[in-house]
Amino acid sequence: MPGASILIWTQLTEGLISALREAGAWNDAAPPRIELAIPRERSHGDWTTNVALLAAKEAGEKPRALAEKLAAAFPRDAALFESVEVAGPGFLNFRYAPEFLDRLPSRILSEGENFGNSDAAQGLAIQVEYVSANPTGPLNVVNARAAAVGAALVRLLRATGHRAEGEFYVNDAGNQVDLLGASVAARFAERIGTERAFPDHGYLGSYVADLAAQLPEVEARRALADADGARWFRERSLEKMLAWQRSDLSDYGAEFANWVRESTLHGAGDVEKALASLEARGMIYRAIDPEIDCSGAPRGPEPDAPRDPATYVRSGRFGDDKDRVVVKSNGVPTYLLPDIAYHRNKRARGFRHTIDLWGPDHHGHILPLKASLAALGLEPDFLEVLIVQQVNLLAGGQPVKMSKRAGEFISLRDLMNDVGSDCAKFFFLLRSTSAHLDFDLDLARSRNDENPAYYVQYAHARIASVMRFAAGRGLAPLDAAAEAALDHPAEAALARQLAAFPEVVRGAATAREPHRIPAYLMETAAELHRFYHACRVVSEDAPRSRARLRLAAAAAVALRNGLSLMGVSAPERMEREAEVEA
RNA sequence: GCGCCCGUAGCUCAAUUGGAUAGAGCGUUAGCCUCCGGAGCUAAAGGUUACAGGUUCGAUUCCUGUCGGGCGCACCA
Repeated sequence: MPGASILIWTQLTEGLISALREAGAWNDAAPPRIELAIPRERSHGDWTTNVALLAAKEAGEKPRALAEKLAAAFPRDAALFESVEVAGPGFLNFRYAPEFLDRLPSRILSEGENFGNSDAAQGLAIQVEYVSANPTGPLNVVNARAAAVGAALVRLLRATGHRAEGEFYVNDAGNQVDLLGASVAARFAERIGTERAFPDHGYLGSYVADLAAQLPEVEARRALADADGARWFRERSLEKMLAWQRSDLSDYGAEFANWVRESTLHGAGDVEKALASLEARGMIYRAIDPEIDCSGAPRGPEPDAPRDPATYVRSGRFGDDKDRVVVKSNGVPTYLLPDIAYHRNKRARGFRHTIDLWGPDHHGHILPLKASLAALGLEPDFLEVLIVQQVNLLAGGQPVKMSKRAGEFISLRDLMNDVGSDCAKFFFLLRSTSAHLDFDLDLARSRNDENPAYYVQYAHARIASVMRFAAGRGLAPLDAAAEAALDHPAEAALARQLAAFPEVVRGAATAREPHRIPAYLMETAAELHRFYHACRVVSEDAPRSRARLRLAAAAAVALRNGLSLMGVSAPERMEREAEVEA
């Protein structure tokens, strides 16, 4: 049970349940919701709960009166809390005992890389599907954002006791890959001086020519001459594109346990099975128009010729605006059917829950897919979709012009080469996933104090430097000498900040909000710097030096673990811009 | 016409699932290095949380409406 010793949340919850029982405010049928938080206002204690406010009505008491009862009945652990106070309209505020904070650094050091972890989820199998870009071009900046967020989510979920895996879904069955193959074939023909028309809506990016240039020439010439050669170009281009994406993501630090190809679902008959399963549940019908349609979309002009009937899924019964076509009148499935089959497949592989990260242009698909999965009988909470909002790249204060159609855009690889992957990830994780992000390339490029990414790393490097200095004086943080009290306000403030880390990790994981981690780390770095300025660490007073070293080392653990959740390195040393140029 | 995301300090964004006096960074202003890394610290200025109602002990958060920005609304994926 790593980290559980400091997961005060559990202890508080259990204590409050016991106090609620004793106060007669516990109802087994409808237990009051217990919300615990770390108040931003210090004077409100180190932990706070509003449970008395929430439970008062049910218990038939005034909030403050109930709060008084709960404070009296709360099981006291003098080594953890020195006081439980009633405040305001009925808040309960808990205050750490000084000795808890004194001992905290040693406990954090012994937990090491496990500090911050908990087993709250008890091994729930959960999957995070992210990036899942079409294999028809380099990864773009939204993919880069999704990669940072998805990888961070997997780490956060693991840190909170989930069995979490990353997965990449490869859309290799659609006609876009045909188009890629045809585009590459045309570029190859161009390269060897043969005539071959470039396909309509073909991929125009320079990477297409790069792909063509890397083909084995003899085989490619043969395929070009062959009537069935399109398939060769298609397969070659697909594999090469996938290999590029794979290595880019790997270099970026985004790991995937599985790469699942849409083509394998077709090959294994999963798509037909999904359809059959829907049909067996009476969720399929054939018609010209959907039976349910409340979408409010403007009706197009009536087609001249009567259409043949298509196959619909009854998604409209499960919250969708309308029933959706799963097989077109020409017998070809729409995108929705393989998507349903894919998610059915995920569930069959034992995942109890899946989190899909989709791009901003896909939010219209959430409802149809969710409703279809409900029609299939999957648990309503099986699929959770997070939209990774768009990224606006700025340079010189102006939006960077990009043309997806012409294949001219900044890729993940460009971004890594330009600002570095640590910096890119830090910037992407700094903002909430659902909000549009302005990515200032000039700021990300800068290696000075204007760049927020370095602030946290610098705090870590600074601690490492103090450690080196102390080691030169024969001092180490793990010396088993008697623990001196932390009596300076800046020491206590830093220790309090460190105590909050497991709760921040827990909250970030449950809310699916990785941005809470960098926010916490920036606060922690600020506390560290304040402590550093207020308290000389290495002094003539050896016991005090050791206590402060322990505190600083514990702060380094929190910073390192937090950065690690983000996939960002925690350097032991950093060089300033001026030094780099010198 | 309908749906989704968003609207918070000059700029970029937070605000612990409805909590107490709305906070950071950048920018601006004024200070702090004989001393463990100044990529740092301290302080000041900056707000009717787009607007109008509603729900309640309590609203940036939830509901309704209006305005503004972005993205979607196919038998394309």
